[in-house]
Order: sequence, then structure tokens, then C-alpha cells
Amino acid sequence: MRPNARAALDSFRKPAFLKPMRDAKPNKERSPKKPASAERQPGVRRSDAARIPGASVHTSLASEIGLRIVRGDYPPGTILPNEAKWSETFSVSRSAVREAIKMLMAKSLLASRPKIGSWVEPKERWNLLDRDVLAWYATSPDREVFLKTVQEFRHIIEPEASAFAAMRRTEEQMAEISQACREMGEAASLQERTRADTRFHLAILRASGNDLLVPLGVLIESAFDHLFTFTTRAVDDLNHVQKLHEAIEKNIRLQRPDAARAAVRKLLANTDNVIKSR
Amino acid sequence: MRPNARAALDSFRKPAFLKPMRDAKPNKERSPKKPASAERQPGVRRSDAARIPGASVHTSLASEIGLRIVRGDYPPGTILPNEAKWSETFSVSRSAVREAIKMLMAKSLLASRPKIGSWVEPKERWNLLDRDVLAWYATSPDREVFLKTVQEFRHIIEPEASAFAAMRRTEEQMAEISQACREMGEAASLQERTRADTRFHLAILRASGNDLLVPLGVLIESAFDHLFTFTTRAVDDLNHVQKLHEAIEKNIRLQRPDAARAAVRKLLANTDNVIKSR
DNA sequence: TACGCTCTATTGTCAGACAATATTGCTTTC
DNA sequence: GAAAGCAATATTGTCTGACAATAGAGCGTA
Repeated sequence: MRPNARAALDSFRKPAFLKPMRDAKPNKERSPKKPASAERQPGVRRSDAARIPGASVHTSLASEIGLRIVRGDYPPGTILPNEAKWSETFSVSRSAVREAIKMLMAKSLLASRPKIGSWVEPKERWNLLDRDVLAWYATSPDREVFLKTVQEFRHIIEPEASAFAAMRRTEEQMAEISQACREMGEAASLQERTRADTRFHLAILRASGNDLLVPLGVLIESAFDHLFTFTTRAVDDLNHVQKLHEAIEKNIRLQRPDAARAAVRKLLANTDNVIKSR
Repeated sequence: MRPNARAALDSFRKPAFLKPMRDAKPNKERSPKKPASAERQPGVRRSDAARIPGASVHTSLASEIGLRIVRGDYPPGTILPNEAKWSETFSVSRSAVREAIKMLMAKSLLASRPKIGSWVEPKERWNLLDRDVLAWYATSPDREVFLKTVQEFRHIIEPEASAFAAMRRTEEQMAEISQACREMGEAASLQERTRADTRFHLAILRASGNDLLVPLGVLIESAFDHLFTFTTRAVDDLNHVQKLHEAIEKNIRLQRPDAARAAVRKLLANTDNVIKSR
């Protein structure tokens, strides 16, 4: 990687891509020990928000462009800057740009044709249930709406998933569910608790016996990530929530689909209240 | 593209990638008018199954590798052949291979690290709700199971989506739904009818007012694609199905969520029977 | 006006080089 | 002999520069 590529990727996070760029043309003498961050000009704001320290250039680039698209910088139908332009803007090679674009094409955010360029696909084609796209989508102007949408979706999915789990879970899957439930109760920190909570719900999806429900786990993960902000929960509330989870666990264990469904509905109603009361 | 690249892509469809390859090293004189298909050795079976005539090399490659992974040729955890190997196997450049792999990484089928290589991700991480992955998945050994899974999923999603649509549809969205319903009735061919049918269900998802439901349309499309085989339907059955659709349309129009939900359930039950009776 | 030609901008594909990385096995040391 | 550090090595990551294929745009001609 050219020494200042990552830096450029950072500094251009917010101010759009139109900014003039010093050092646009190749540095012939590949400088040995990157003084990149040292020689960054002071005026450029260095955003740490979407910084991905260990990530490769094309991955970072894909995140950057993907975020811009989802955010609405380039509305559907817009022709994006061409590959050479991106390459110049971020001081990365065209190959890196292409690999980034290929990733976005795989998520149906983009499509392209020779001589035309790359354009943003209509929103309906976006694969919103993709982990990355969802993450970009979640950074939208107001999280409130996003959270509401995800929560509504959970109401559709999770009760039925639990009912199926009650009917079809194997002993192994049951053990996973039970363990996650137990670990929720025993968790020392709230973060640890949230992780166990996530595992609990994902395990139920897996136990539902429908392969297509499993990928929806990303939604739950995303929901918990953003619900984590609503961290101000009283202890007795936590106890109550734990009881609700245990009720679900019990009804799946006893193979009572209807009761399991009802128990999940109760839990979701509780979560609704937590969100609403904010 | 090297003249015989596409041909190699084809001929290697089934026989795995271990086969010896003539013409592995670059042809210096870029031959002007590809005699590719002419000089293909007779023994190699040329599969037309997953042939994508207009597609680019990296897209075809991604389909080929993706299909193999989903099909189970490389179980999760397996380290794939390295980039150079793929490149040699299919007589394409390493860049093309990389772009293909990047696309599969974007779908969470793969991950990679330097010095290790690329490996197949655990199945739970696969984005099964992705259009391509779903298509590959649908070519699995027995379609029966796939169809059953999708149909079950529709039972979870569509009744609720319709209920929401009944509550929140705009006039424009209603018009879309009604038009699709009408065109179903007036369709001349069965294919035309199926297309209208698909549009009908997708329009309902859009009208539900929940952005996350829209991407699930790929499932419906896929279901109809594969249901299309069950094409032996009597005329009076078609009439009955049309009535069921009209009931849905009516209840959404009259903004009756519960009735809309019930109407969808009825339609799905009918579809269940069609599938079962095969 | 309609058709067809050329021009040209953009993605698609190729080739070859070097960098970064982390496993593997070797070597050293205790 | 075991543990720790070190070097060798295989693989992906990145860059560069070239040419091919494609299809829109503009022009000229019938």
C-alpha cells in the first residue's frame, strides 16, 4: 500500500471526494518506513468514526463507498465517479477500487457496464439484510426509525421461530438455548449479559429448523448493538426480563409451541416499552 | 479475455478443478478471432447448465465457485485452492479470480488472510437471503426440501406483511397491488400470469411500510421460479386462486388488517396443497 | 428524418512485480 | 528435553501499466 493511502481514506471520510489532493501522482521512491500520519496536512479532519484499523484497503473503501450510498449521497440511478476518479481521490490503485466495487455489486448496491460506469441500483434491490449494509443503514440520520423497523421485524419473526423451535429443537440445540439463558442470569457485566442475550435469540433461530431464518440473526445482533445504548435499566427490570427469557426457554424445552410463541411476544412487548420510554 | 477462458470456465463445470490443463501458460500472440470452441478437446464435457452468456469472467467465476461452495464441494472450514490455482484452472488472470472471490466474501461465503488462503465460512454466516446464494442453494440435491423451507418462510412473513400493508398502504402502493391482481386475471399465458403474481406479492411487501421486508422479495421470486414447474393446474383451480388473490386485494384496499392476514393464510394453504399433491 | 459510421469514455481483463502477514519449522537457550 | 525466539516460506494484498470490449454521443449521409 502506498504510504498515505490509509490516511487519505481517513481524511476523506466526511468532506466528500471533491477535495484537491496533494500527492496524487505516484511516488517513485517507495518510501521505506511510512511517515504517513506525520506529514498529513493539519487542516484535514481525521475522522475516527468508520476507521477500520486492521482492514484491507479494498474493505475500507467498500465501507466508505457503501456508507455513502446507503446514506443517500448518491441517490439510486446516479452514476458514480469512475474507477480512475476513486483511485485518485483515495490514492489507491484501480485494482483496489475495483475489488471494493465488486463487493458492493455483490450486495446489489451497484451495477456497472463498460462505457457507462457504475450506478446506484434502486433501493428495492439492495440487500438490506446483509450484515454490512445493515450496519451502514443503521448509521442513518435517526436511529429511532431504524430501531423501530428492526423491532417490528422481530415481532414478525421471533414468535414463529420460537414456536418452530419448540417443535423441532434437538437436544443439542436445546442445550445451547438453555446455556445462553443461564449465562444471561449469571452475567457480571451488562455487556456480557447482552452477549449472552444475543446468543440466546440466535440459538432459537437455529433451532427453528428453517435454514432461512438463520440469516435474520444479523437483525437481532444489530438490534442489540443499538439497544445497548438504552443501558439504564433498573435491577428489578433486569430480573423481570430474565424471568421472561426463562419462560421462553422452559416452553421450548417442554415443546409447547403456542406457549413459546406467547412468551416471546411478552418479551418483545417489554422491549417495546423500554424503547418507547426513552 | 483470453480466447479460451470462457470455454475453460464451461468445460470445468463438473469435473472439479484438478484436471490437467493444456494451454496453461500465456499465449503470447493474442489470437485475433477466437477459434476457442473449435479446438476444445473432444473428451471434455461442456456443461450448459450454469452458462452465463453475457456475463463477465469474474461474475461467471463467482457463480461457479459460489455454486460449488453452497453445493457442499468445499465444506465450511475448508481451505480453498489459492488464487494462482484458480487462475490456472480456469485460464483467467489472478485479478479476475480476486474479484470473484471478493464478491463471495461480500456474501460471507468466504473469508481470507495472507499466508493462510481463503476458507469457507461456517454456514450460519452465509447470507442465504442473497439473490445469488439463494439461486445456488436452490439447485441443491432435492428441490423438495428447498421449496418446503421457502414456503414455510412465506407463512411467517406474508400474513403479517399483508396486515401491515392494510394499515399503511398509500394510494400509489394500492394501485400497484390492484393492477398486479387485475393483470393476473387477464394474463394470456401461464408465464405472464406468474409474473403478475410475483409482482402482486412484491407490491404487498413494499406496501407493508417496513423496509426490511422488501429484501425478502427474493424468496418469493425464487419460490415462484421453482413453483413454476408445478404447472399442471386445472382452469377451475386457477379461478379459485384468482378469487383468493382478489380477497387479499380487497381487504388491503378496505384497510382490514386481520381479514387481510386471514386471506393470505388461505392462499398459502392452497399453495401448500398444490405442493403436497405432487 | 432516419440510418449508419466513427469517436471516445469507461469498465473488463491481463500480466508481472513487490509488500504484508502469519504459519511452519528450525535453532537456540535454559 | 522443553520452551522460546527466529528465519524461511506460502499466500493474500496492493500497485502499475497495458490492451480489449462495450455502447453512448456526435456526426455525416441518404
